[in-house]
Amino acid sequence: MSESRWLDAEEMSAWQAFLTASHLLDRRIEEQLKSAAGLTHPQFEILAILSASPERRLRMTELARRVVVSKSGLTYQVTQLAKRGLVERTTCPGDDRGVLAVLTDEGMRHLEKTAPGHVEVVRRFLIDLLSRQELTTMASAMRKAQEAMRPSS
Amino acid sequence: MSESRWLDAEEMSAWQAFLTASHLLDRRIEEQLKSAAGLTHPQFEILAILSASPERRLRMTELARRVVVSKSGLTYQVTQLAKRGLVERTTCPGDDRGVLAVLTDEGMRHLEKTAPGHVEVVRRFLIDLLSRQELTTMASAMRKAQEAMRPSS
DNA sequence: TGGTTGTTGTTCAAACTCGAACGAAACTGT
DNA sequence: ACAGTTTCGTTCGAGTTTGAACAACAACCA
Repeated sequence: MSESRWLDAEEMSAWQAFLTASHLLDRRIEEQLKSAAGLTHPQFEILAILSASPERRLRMTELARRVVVSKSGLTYQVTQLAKRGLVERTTCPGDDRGVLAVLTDEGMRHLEKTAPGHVEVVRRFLIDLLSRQELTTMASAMRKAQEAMRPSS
Repeated sequence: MSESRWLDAEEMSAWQAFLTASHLLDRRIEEQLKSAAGLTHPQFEILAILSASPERRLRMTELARRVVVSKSGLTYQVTQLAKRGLVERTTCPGDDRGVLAVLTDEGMRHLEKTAPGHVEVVRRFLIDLLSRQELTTMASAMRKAQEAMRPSS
């Protein structure tokens, strides 16, 4: 047990701001996606990540890791997306345990239709408020945190 | 409808890092609080905010706003905390509609016992990774975002 | 080869979250 | 005073999330 160092005023304020801003932002995003595309934020992320993957497909475990969601949570969301025809499940060649989530053409169209409105929110409430210097500093900070929390990548 | 500007590589990477880092951090915090104190992150925030409020009490609506949770979500969590004796409900003097959530002595003790372990996680995976300059820049960025999303305060 | 260990994805129960709808109380303007 | 509007907190139903348990398959090593 290390001696516990408290947060000084500036650290506390920074942490508080981070926490509040990220919650508020997530609420805005959720609301926008739901009303404009009938998607939750995790669902949108699944489509976005798949669209940027080779052959628009990814193993379930890897996809869960990238979205930062539990395995069971991903199973649920992929099922929801599959019901709507935006994603399909394919068996994984070379590993009979594996399942590949594949973005369908319809999923791709839906994503392309949805993305601009989503980006607009991200811009309005975060990106466009920051100078280039602030942006790079924040990015570097976030990457350090990421690095600390997931051993590799 | 404004013409949609996409995110350039740096913006995209920054947004991606922010999103991933905040999710990972929340998972770590949730896990630590659950195992060490049997609290969810929102529950901890409720206790923390109340402890810093005059007379350790706050109106439900104001508390919900600060925790960034829906009114019904707060009702649920306060009920959970009340069952454990960490929080009490009091009628609001001067407004019969109102309800005050009050941190009990036991709630205060539980918070004090829990806080160090929580702060440790926040330090390890965020605060301590940043230089003072990075910290202030990130804080300023987050405050701008906050400002943009909630009209006042 | 055969047995142990690890990984993969799903199912399940429990918990949590949200928005809509609601009754109650406060505010408003006439 | 009083109807109309707003604010307050709760209830409710629906949807989402998680970890634990599980079955199927892979990888390893004697």
